[in-house]
Amino acid sequence: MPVKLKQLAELLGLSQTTVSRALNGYPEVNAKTRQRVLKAVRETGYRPNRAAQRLATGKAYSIGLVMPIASGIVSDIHFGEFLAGLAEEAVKHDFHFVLNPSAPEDEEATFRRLAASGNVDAVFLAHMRANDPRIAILKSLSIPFVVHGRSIGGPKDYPFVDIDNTAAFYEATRLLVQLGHRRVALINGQEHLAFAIRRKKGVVRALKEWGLELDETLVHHSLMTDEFGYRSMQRFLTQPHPPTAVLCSSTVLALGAVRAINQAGLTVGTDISIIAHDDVLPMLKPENFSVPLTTTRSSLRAAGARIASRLIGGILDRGTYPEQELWHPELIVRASTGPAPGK
Amino acid sequence: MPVKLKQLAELLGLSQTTVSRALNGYPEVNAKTRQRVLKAVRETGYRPNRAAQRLATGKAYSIGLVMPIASGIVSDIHFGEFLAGLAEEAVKHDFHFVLNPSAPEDEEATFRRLAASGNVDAVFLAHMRANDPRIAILKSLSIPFVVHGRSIGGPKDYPFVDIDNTAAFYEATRLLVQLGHRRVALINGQEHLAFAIRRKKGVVRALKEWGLELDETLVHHSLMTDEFGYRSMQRFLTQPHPPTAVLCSSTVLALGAVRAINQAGLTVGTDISIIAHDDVLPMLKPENFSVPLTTTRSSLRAAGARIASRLIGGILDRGTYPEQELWHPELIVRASTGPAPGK
DNA sequence: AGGAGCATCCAAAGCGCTTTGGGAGGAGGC
DNA sequence: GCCTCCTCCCAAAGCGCTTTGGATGCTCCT
Repeated sequence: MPVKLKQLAELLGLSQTTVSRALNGYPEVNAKTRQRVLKAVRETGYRPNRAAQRLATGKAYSIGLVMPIASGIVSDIHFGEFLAGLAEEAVKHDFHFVLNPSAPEDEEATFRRLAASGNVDAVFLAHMRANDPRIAILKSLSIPFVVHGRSIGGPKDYPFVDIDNTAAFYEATRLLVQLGHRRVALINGQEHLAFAIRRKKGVVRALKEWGLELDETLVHHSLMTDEFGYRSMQRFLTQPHPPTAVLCSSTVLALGAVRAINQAGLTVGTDISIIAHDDVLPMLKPENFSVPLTTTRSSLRAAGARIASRLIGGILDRGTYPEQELWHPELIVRASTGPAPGK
Repeated sequence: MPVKLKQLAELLGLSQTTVSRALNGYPEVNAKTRQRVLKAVRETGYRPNRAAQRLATGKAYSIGLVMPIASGIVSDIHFGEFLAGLAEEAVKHDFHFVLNPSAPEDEEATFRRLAASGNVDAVFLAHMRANDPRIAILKSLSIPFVVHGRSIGGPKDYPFVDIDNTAAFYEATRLLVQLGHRRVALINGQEHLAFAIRRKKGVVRALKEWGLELDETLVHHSLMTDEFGYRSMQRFLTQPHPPTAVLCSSTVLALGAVRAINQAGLTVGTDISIIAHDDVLPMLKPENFSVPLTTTRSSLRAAGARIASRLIGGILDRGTYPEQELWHPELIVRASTGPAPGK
């Protein structure tokens, strides 16, 4: 039987009120008393009973997750990695999850149910699309939320954590152009997703600054799997004017792309340069590629942890976080980028 | 404000006790009264407050999940699919999850923390290995659990849901042998995992019945990704005596294998036969392969739902379930299997 | 000296359920 | 007719926390 507040209070010769206040950081308790309480907590291993806290405070101490079950999203490697970060942080604070598998068309209803159920204090939202309607829905439900990513268009005043996709791909492209590449290809995520739109924008912008244009035949949108990376690259290479450089929206795509390149008898980094976005998947390290991969790097797991931390912080009203965070991926140059052939 | 038990009782002119008992299926309440109560519940939309139930019953109404973060497991497509099934069922019963990301070497400690925390009523266990020590640990912690899969060796009396991997691959192999194949290859999951061991055993057994042996150079163990399927197949095909048929432990592996086959200028189903195990991933349907794939089929999502259902049923002590379930995958013949060339 | 004002603590009332320990009333046995 | 035994229901006591609404001294000011 774990020790409870009452016993702790008796042990200390204090009232439950005071002990509770000491633990929850209320000001009306003497500093010395608070120290005594904290010491006793350490010694007895006291942990407040979450069920009781839930009942007393009306908080659920859990966060809601709409888990997309559309083909190939759940299953997406990237989702698992993000979830790991989210969960890692949540478990530290003894928060629960309510996982709601849902097809994209049911998401709105799912959010409503979730909000109405009172089972969660906050929800998290991802896979943003352009003009994503879900933001307005969540606002109207007045349940706290944090978005992973950003919509394009629509309301701007909502909390998010995102990476600067435009800048990342702008910088990557700039590097390629500086190296003399003129025909660069893009193997991107699905067309309707905001991050993909932004990455493409970054590429276009960089090329434009050099008076170049992005050839639409050199742009593919797909799920981010090995297989699609391979196919896209293969099609690029059989074009009359194949690219001398390619940007991939994930190292997973790059894996397939590299295979296609090798298979065509070309060498990565000399015949063709490649830059991928690295989500820091433990499974797929860019430095372990046969030719180490130049990448724009930003940890997906860290983003998950950060979002959890913000959601939880908001619920416990501890600390204040910036509403909107835009992380800047680092461009890390390895051997997969080199001067354009013939330059 | 949602309606609460007290109001419901007043409305009905009953005591809270009686209403509560009516709802929880206790015998000491008149059938007519129970009907009245249920009707009122329907009309008012009453839903018991989980936090209060938790406190009053001491149950957590949530299930624990140790989420493996080893390279390429979380990220594994198959994990997401399983989780979707688990969550789908859990959400129906208003159960929460406690997701504990954990490296394999920390799993024992994680289970201990989880059990001690009192935050979960039951846990689920997967990725079984031979002589898996985790079963004994969970038993000693005396927390209810259900295993997905089975260990090999060690204690036998624990609850599980598994598929008959040996039989599935035995039958698949038998079909190939009947079709005249003599050299069959196996692209399997990681060597230490129980399901992989069993599948191999099924293959060996079937071959043996025809006086054949499994050539160890035709067996590869790896993570079940596209990439590894491709590589394995490629290596098989460049052998002096390439196989005429290949078994894959997942359609994901088959995807890569098929690519390698095509690339070698061979045709699936005529030059080389292929059978894969189909977990029914929505993303990857065997009938959509360029040559529809013969498979052994068993839905991973259904297994997840079933395990959730058993865990939850056990917690609410509703109904009794068989302790051990061994599902038999169906062998579904499509176009990827044909007679051995030259027969 | 007499309050005002602050710092520090406490008793007790919930939060919304489950469960214990009866109690009333009717049926059945002698 | 009386007692026992069910059947069906209830009042009230928790479950372990948070929070409201004071109390109790003390300091400080005028």
